[in-house]
Amino acid sequence: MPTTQELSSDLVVYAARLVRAVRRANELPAGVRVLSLLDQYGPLGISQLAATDRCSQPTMSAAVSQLEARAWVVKQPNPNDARASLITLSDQGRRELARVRDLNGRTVAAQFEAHPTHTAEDLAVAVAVLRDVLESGIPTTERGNL
Amino acid sequence: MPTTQELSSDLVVYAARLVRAVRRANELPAGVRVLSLLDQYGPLGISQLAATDRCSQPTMSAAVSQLEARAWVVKQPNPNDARASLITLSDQGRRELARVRDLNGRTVAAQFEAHPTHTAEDLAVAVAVLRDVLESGIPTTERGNL
DNA sequence: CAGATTACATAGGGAACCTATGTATTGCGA
DNA sequence: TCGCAATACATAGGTTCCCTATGTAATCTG
Repeated sequence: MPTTQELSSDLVVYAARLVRAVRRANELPAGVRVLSLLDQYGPLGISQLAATDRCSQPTMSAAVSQLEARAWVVKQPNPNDARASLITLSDQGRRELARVRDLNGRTVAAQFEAHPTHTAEDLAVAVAVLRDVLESGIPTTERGNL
Repeated sequence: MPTTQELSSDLVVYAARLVRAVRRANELPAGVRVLSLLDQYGPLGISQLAATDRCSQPTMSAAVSQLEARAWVVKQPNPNDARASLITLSDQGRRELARVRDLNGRTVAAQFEAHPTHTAEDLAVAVAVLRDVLESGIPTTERGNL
């Protein structure tokens, strides 16, 4: 039985491989994952989105611009704070999110179901593990540019 | 209970987030994952490495060059085929792999253990799910440039 | 032995992110 | 209330990762 540490390291390696494989298969802009954040949390500002997605603020600014150009999100000034924005998922964005989920879901689910050794609960466990590891908050750098 | 397809899509989103978070935390060259491949399978050629890692052959060529420059791998001509190479993990590479595993393992394992709801078996299940989904072979593109 | 295949290298470019820094607004203490 | 720190975001510039297209040399095949 491998140690927790070995397993954790493998988790990262496999995660990287999965991301690359799926991106290559489906050719989607990276920013689409922002759509799922907006779907989950409702309208948010740029910085909040960046923190939640664990990327830098400029990266999120660029991602949002892309999404806005495709009309998948709407960017409005925050009425309570003239510095801030409020990013909202549009109806088109919601449809796109459904499409992407279908696409990603198909590619992965197809492979997953080819493995009868794994149950749907196993998949749910895997997702929960990833989610919880992330939500605890992995430190970024010592500068802490959350 | 979410569907398999929804779970699959989430798996990809979380995987991407994990990779970014860990890379940012540890600042490692992407090529280090090749070390774990060599550790697992023994000496391999460039193309075999690329196929196993699900990246393109030029990408793997570059990664191997990086690793060779750091003396983490040795690149020798394949005695059975003058076209091919044999990439071997060096002792330094083995030490580096241990270091990286420790690093990745610490960052992830620390967060993981903060969640008493998950057992070590859960983590093992997550790793197995990722591995098996990958090893079945997600199609890359219709050109099939494996 | 000529043509197809295979293994790898090189060239060129695009996408995703990052740090550093600038600007405008807000909040706060003297 | 005034000046300064903090906050929210934009912009500039650059790095890393990864890909396609293509060239070269070696191997296989009819």
